[in-house]
Amino acid sequence: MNKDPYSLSAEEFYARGDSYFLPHISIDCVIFGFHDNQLKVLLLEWKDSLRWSLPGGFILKDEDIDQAATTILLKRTGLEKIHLHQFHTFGDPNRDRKKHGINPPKGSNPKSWIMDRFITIGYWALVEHSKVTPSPDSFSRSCSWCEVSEVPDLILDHNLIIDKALESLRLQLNDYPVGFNLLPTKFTMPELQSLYETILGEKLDRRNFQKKMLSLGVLTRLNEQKQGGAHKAPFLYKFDKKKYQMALKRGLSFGI
Amino acid sequence: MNKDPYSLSAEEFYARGDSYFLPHISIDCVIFGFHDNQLKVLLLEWKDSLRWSLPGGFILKDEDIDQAATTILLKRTGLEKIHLHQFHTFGDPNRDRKKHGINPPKGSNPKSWIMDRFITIGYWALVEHSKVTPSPDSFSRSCSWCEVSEVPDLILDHNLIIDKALESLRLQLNDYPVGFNLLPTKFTMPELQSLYETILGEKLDRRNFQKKMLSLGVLTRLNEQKQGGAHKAPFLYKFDKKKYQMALKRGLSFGI
DNA sequence: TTGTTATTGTGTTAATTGTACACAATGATA
DNA sequence: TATCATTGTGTACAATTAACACAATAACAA
Repeated sequence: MNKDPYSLSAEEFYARGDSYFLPHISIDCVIFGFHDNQLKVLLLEWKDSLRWSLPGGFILKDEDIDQAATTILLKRTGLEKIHLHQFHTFGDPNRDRKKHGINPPKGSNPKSWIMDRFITIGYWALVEHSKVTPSPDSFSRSCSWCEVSEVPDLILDHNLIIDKALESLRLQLNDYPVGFNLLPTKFTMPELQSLYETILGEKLDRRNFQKKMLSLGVLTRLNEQKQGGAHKAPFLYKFDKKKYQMALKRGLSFGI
Repeated sequence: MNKDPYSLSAEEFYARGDSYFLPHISIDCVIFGFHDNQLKVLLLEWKDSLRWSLPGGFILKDEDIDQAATTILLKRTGLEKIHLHQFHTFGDPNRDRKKHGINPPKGSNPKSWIMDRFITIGYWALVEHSKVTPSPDSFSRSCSWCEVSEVPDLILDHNLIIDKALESLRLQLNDYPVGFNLLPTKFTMPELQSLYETILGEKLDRRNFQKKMLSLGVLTRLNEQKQGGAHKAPFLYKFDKKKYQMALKRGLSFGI
C-alpha cells in the first residue's frame, strides 16, 4: 500500500490495483493534435494483441478526477498545464472487458478488479503536435498519432468516445478559442483556417474567415512572414492572451 | 442479494447496499420546473436533520447510468419518458460524507459504503410542474419545489451542481427547444417569453421574441385564448413535435 | 355606460452582421 | 521575364437582428 501506484508490475496492478485506485471508474482521454493539415488523436497499441485503445487510467482513492486526467495526459505526452475538458461520462453496462473477450496478461488474475464493469469519464485535450513526446504505458507497445477519419476499431466503446469528443469540440469551437491551442505559437492565417475547416468538416471563405478572426481582436500580426512556401509568403500571427482576457469581458464569439 | 434493492430498510441499505449498487459512484438530478413565472428545482429535506439535498441515487451493478437517472426521476416525480441530460461529473475527493459531518442514521453501520468518497454524475431534467407528484425517498421527510435563486445550503457540493446545471441549461437553450418541456401543452406567448427570460436572466423584446419563435415554424396557434387574465386575452399555442422533427432536418436555432 | 389602464397583436425601419465576389501583390518556377 | 498559385485587401449585396409605434382588447372604475 505504500508503493508508487504507477510503478506496479502488471501482476501487482491486476491483483491489487484496487487498493490504490477507485474500482469501476476510469478516465479516457481524447488527445487532439494538428499536423500536416490533419486532425489527429493519440492512440495506444497493445503489447500482446492487435488491439488499440485511447490513453486512459484510473483515479487514486483520494485524487480529484481532473487531476487524474492531467496525470494521464502528462504521462502520454510529457505536457503539463494543458487545458483538459471533461465532456461526457460513459456508463453502458457492457463496458466490461469480460464481455468483449479482453483478458488480463498471462499470469495475472483473470478475476481482477480490471475485469469488472467500468464507468469512464471522458476528457479531451488540445495539444501542440510538435511538443508531444508520445509515450506508451506499460501495457502498450506504442503510442502514436492517428488521423481522426482513419481511426481503427478500438476496444469497448472507445470509437464512440472519440465521436462524442469531436462533437463536443465542435460546439466549443463556437464559443472558445480552442483552435489556438493546437497550433504552434506562431502561425499563419491559412494554417488557422485549415485547422477550423478540419474540425468543422467544411470549407470556409478565405477572406471572410480572416475578417472574422481579426475582428475578434485577439491576434497580433508579427513583423515576420513564413518563409519556404512555394508562393507568396504569408504573415505570421500569434494568439494574444492578454487581449483575449480583455475581449472575454465584453463577450466574443468564435462562431464561423 | 435477491431482494428489491429499492425496498431495503435503512439498516440493510447502509450495511449491504454495495452488493446491489456500484460503490463510489452516485447520480444526482437537478429537476427543473416552471411555476408562477419562477424557475424551480426539486429538493429533498432530510428526516433526521435540517439538511437539504438534490434527489439522487445509485447505479445497479449491471444498470446503464441513463437508466439509473430515469429511475430516480420517476421515483421523485412520478414521471416517465422525460428527457434527461447528463451535463457533468463531479469528482472532488472531498465529496465524502465523513468529511462533512454527515452521519448514517442511528443504528446503521458508521463504516458503511455510503460513507466513502463518491463521484457523482449530474443530470438535469425539465418537467411540467403541474404533472409532478413530489415524493420523498426513505431518508427524507419531504420533497418540494424551491425557486432557484432561493435554494438553501445543500449537502456536499449540491449547490455547485445546481449552478453547473443552470449553466448547461442556458447553453442548450440556444440549440434545443428545452423551454417547451417546462410548460403545459397549451401556453401563451407571454408565458413562453417569461420562461426564456427566467432561464437566461435577462429581459427580451416582446415583439422580436414572438417573431423569432414563430419563424421557427414549430408552434401552432390554437383557436382559443387564455381567459381570466386581467387584460387582453392572449392566444394559446402548442408545440408541434411533427413540425419540430421536420425543422430539425433543415437545421434551426433557438438562439435569442 | 364609458373612459382609463395594462396588456396583446402586428407591423416598419435602422443597424449590424454575414455572404459573395474582384483585383492587386508576392515569391517561386519555367 | 512571363506564368502560376497563393496571399492581402476591399466592396456590394443579402440576411439577420435590434429598436421602435400604434391599433385592438378586456377588466376595472367612475
